[in-house]
Amino acid sequence: MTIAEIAEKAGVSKSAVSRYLNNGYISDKKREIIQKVIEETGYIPSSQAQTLRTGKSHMIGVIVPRIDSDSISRIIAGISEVLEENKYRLLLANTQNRPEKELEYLDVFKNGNVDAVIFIATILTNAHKKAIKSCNVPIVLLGQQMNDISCIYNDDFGAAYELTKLLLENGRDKIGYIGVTNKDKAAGAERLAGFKKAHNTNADCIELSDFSLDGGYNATKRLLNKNNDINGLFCATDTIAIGAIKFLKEQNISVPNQISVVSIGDSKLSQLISPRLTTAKYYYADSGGQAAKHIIDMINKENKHIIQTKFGFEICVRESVSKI
Amino acid sequence: MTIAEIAEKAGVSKSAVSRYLNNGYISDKKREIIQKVIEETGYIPSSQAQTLRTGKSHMIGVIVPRIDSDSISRIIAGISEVLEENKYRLLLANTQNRPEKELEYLDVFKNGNVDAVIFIATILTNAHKKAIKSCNVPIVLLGQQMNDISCIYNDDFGAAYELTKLLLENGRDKIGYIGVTNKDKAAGAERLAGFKKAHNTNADCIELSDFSLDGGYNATKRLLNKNNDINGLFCATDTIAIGAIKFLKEQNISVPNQISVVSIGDSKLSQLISPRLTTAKYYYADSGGQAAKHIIDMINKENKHIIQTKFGFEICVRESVSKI
DNA sequence: ATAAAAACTGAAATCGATTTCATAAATTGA
DNA sequence: TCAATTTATGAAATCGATTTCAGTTTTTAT
Repeated sequence: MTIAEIAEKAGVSKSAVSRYLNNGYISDKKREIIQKVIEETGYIPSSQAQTLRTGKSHMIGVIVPRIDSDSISRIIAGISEVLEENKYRLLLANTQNRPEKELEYLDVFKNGNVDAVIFIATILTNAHKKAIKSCNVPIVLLGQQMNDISCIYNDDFGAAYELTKLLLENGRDKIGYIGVTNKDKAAGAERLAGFKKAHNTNADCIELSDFSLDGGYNATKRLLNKNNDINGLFCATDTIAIGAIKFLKEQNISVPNQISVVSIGDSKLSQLISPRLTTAKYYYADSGGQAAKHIIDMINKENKHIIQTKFGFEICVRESVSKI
Repeated sequence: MTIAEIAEKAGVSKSAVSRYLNNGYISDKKREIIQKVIEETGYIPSSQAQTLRTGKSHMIGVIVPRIDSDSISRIIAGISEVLEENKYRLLLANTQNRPEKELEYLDVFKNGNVDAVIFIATILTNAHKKAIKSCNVPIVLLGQQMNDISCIYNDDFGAAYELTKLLLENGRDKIGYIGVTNKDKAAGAERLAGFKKAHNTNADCIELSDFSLDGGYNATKRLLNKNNDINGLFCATDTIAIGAIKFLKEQNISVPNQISVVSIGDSKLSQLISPRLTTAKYYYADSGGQAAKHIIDMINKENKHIIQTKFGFEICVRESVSKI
């Protein structure tokens, strides 16, 4: 079904049908007959033709490092809800943590396949920053802070600081840290800085891990090899903490008594493992929703002013921490 | 940048540039100069114009009941990987479990916005079946079986049967069942049927729940109220089982000794809670990948023959089950 | 050497919508 | 009443690509 066929059936011109669809001038007589024909035929305008003509695709490109992650899928749920409400579609680009794929999608998207881009970022290389800045559709960065670009991110520094203070208040004065690469500014550098501000530790209390459970497990093993007198442990993510606890349990080290553990994320898992994790809760779905709202504002109102929104957190005190 | 500008800069016709892009006849001389101009300008063809002209959008619509779910996000990861390899894009439609949204998206998609549809289905009403059958782009159903349509689904009956037999072999002869609505043929009816084939139980050993942890918790409470002598418990999903175990723990009922628990799903959580769950492992990512491959075959080869693929499962025996 | 086949080219039509433009009909105002 | 608005209309241009078509040049085969 094309607009021409509808026009033909209704005995009017294509322009009239188009006006009917877009609230232009149209007489009641024609409005009625066009409406009837469209109902009968179930006609839906070709969105590609509309896009070509109007330059608006009503699609938002969403670039994610991976989809099968608790936090990211919650962010996407938040994004998708707001987009749905506003009749936008979600074009999902899953990069499987490959930076070159991120650059590739940025390039594809900036060239006008989508009306705007939401980029859930992890590691921002110079190439990334360049690509982001040269993006000629609205873009918002989610989960990382960057200057001169709209960003929505979490208070990683503050969360790490507060969690570390909580450990200290519980008498934990020798605290180990298992973190991720500083290249990831949010989950790496910021969290480490927050930790260090609260607790002056020496380098051999710090271990690096990837984002996996096994990574947390192995890093904990290395940490305790170097350093067997810690009584507190800060993990940059819940998953790392769960790996850490797995190792500690195997070594018959009691959590929270011998070593209290905190982490960031408030994943579903954090409340289900034993002991339940003391974590900082982030507002994943909300931050996704906020990003979507902002990007739609940017599209609609030509409201290109840059926002920098730092989301807060909530410390959830559970059984993985105890007083010494 | 448009093809006309490239043609102008290169001193050739639009047709020549198009032929260069689509491996048509083109002399080496022109090929070189066009290549140079395209490299310099970073030109990327407008995909909406291509779509309009060729009728191929290279987009696959994926309809999901929700995105922030362990199993579904793994399915999507599998889909996305295969689509990515084949240069297809993923247009995500998240229906938040609202059937009317599923119908709406089916209607939008069938009308030619995408080249094909992958539908992760839960409850198939008659309206759904009608919409699916009248879909005039290739469609594959994921997670549910339906006649006359390509489907990829799991052996829910077999998995439930084997898990129940496992309970029986461990001396569990009074087994409760916590399931979901029969309207969900796969997770509801099929699993219950598999259970019943292995174990002849009476109606008051069966409770219904939704898919949530709290649902499992409450259903277990109701079940034990009616029926306090069960020694085995079958839960239709891991999440339900985790809720059930939460309740049992609170009542100081030992799992697995007093009541052994099995469930279906092999979620990440199932290995992390204590006791670790005995579950049937499904091949989520693989089934997603398979669906994507099949749908691409259908598009490319006009290979519209219907497939019905039933994926197997693997029973993972863990500590939530013990001999009586 | 010459006919036949293959390689190459650009102008113009096309995909399905929106929008501009020129113009006509209906309404308003003094 | 008649000029000035307002409302209504369809033909044609447009968005940016691909494809057909008609024709030219080059290569191949005999």
